[in-house]
Amino acid sequence: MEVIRRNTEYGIRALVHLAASHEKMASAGEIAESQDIPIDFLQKILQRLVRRGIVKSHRGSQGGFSLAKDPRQVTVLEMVETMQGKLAMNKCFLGKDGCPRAPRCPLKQNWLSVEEKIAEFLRGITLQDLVDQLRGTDS
Amino acid sequence: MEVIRRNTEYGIRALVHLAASHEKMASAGEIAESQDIPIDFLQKILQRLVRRGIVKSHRGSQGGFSLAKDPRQVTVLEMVETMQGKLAMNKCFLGKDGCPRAPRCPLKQNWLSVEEKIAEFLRGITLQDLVDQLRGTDS
DNA sequence: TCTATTGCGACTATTCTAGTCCTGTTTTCC
DNA sequence: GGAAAACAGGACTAGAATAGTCGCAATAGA
Repeated sequence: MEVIRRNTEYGIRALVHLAASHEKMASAGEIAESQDIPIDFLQKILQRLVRRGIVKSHRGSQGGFSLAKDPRQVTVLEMVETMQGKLAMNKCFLGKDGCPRAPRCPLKQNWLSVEEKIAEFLRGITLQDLVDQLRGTDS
Repeated sequence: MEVIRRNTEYGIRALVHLAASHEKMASAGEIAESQDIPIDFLQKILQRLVRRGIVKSHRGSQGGFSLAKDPRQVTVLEMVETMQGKLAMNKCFLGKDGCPRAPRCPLKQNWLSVEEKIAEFLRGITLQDLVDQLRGTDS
């Protein structure tokens, strides 16, 4: 069973690419090639990141994408939630009324705790951390 | 995005049912009715639990299922892994060789840490705990 | 104006999940 | 022995979700 989806993986890769090429603009084509991502798919991914305000886009010839925020201010949690929405352990909490068994469900509280732990951990990692980690393996 | 699948949810419900009706045998039909689970689907779920050794089955008329282990020895982690396999944050670790980018992936270690945290937490909750929690809401 | 590039919605393909069905085997009871 | 009540297990199907593609409009620079 997998928690992180493909588009999230791609999205993070793209962000790392942008953060690493500090300030310079990169076109979707460039990112796609360097990060091994189908270009059309990447377009959609970048669009989400733009709407979320993590990335800036520039249309037209010589256009492309660049980071809209300081990479130290972008957390992995934010990236994940941008790409695949809030991650829930179980459906209990989703939908309007959730599970009708909720009041007697012995699991709900436990699932909630896990969700919080995950979120807390992912909130602690920033885009800058990822870039640094990558640089570290270069030497 | 959802982490816990339907069959896992059902499987745990079935186990709680069995643990609560201490020692007595219950047929798939009984469990299905009381727990609101499609019976044919439940059959397959119980089979997995049997193969894993968490549940004992008894064929023939008057047959049914009963717990094979002390509910204090069965953890939620075990139930989850029985139903949906080891839960991985990302594909990186699955498949034989995993992701070719692994050696330079700034995320792999982080995903691993999250996986461990989740596993540790779920390992700390037993079937007995769930039953107790359920009993608590009765009063 | 021509070209490179993003924006966006519609569409398709593939995979995964949930659920069903059918046939066989075992056991109990009459 | 035979019928009935159960589990065993594999094949199959429907539907949802994910991944990926395509086409066209809008924009900006040369």
